[in-house]
Amino acid sequence: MKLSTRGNYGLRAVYELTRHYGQGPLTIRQISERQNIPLKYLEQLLHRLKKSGIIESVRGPTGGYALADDPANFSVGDILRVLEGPLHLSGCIRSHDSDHCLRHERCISNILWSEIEKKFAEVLDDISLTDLTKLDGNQKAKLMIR
Amino acid sequence: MKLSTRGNYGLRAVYELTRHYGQGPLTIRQISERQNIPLKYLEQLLHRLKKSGIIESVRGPTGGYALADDPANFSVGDILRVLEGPLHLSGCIRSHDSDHCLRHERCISNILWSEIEKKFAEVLDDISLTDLTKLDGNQKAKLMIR
DNA sequence: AATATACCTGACTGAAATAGTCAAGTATAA
DNA sequence: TTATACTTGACTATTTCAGTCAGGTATATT
Repeated sequence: MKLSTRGNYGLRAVYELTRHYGQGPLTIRQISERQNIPLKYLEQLLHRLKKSGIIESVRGPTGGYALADDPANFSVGDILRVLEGPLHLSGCIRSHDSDHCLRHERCISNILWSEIEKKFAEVLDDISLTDLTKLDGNQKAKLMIR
Repeated sequence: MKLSTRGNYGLRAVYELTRHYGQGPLTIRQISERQNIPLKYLEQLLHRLKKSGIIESVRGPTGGYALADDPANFSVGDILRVLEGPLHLSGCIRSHDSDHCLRHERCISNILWSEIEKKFAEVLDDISLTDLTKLDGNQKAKLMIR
């Protein structure tokens, strides 16, 4: 059970955009260098984030990427859903609405996983991008007491 | 971001053992048939669960597998940690103690992920195997109000 | 003692996802 | 015009997953 690098990289990229919010766009190269992310790989991630409306791009020289809205309005969950797909942990192996599922009261999967997914989503959606900038140094207390 | 079938299958297997707790061992075949899990694949999962002390085996005819302790003493997290590896979502891509990490105050990964992992673990460890047997029918309320 | 039934072990494999790379575009501010 | 940016799609090596296969060892029953 682990996240791919996409979520990790993407979150770090968005973190840079959050720090730079309101100060114009950052280029892919700048983000790549500051967070040590392979440039061409980062392109893919930023494209997906743009398509989903989390970031905007400005073309041409002096262009780059910027958050599409205030950092406080985006959560860690928003970013991960875009890059990692839905937070769907696991479900019934068989198709959800099959007769087998309905007849078989022993199949515990659906109820259990949907409950767990719900709680996981709560955790991730409770952390905003603004919160990330408060993780530096000793200020991480804010996140911990929740 | 998704769990493998191992966690799903394994949890369903343990669920059968929980229902049968105190009534002697269940054979691999019985578990396999009741939860529709490939028999030889199930063997692997049960072996890992045994090695980690969650279940016990009895050899010979009339033998099989049984929980090693009261179901209330095991959590969903215990099972998943064995079958899915540690709930380690992601960390710094680079080695944890490298100079790079220490010098680079922009690296947000470690603090963030460790906090999220901690909360995920709380969710999973808060659900005991006994709770699973209460998921049937309308009795799922117990899990939901937590 | 034989044997059927169980557990135990390791090697193997097809399919899919990851983690990137490579090449060639299109748009636009200077 | 052109340098710099974003955009798109195809490609690939590696790893993990999900499951199979073949055989081995232990033991309660007969």
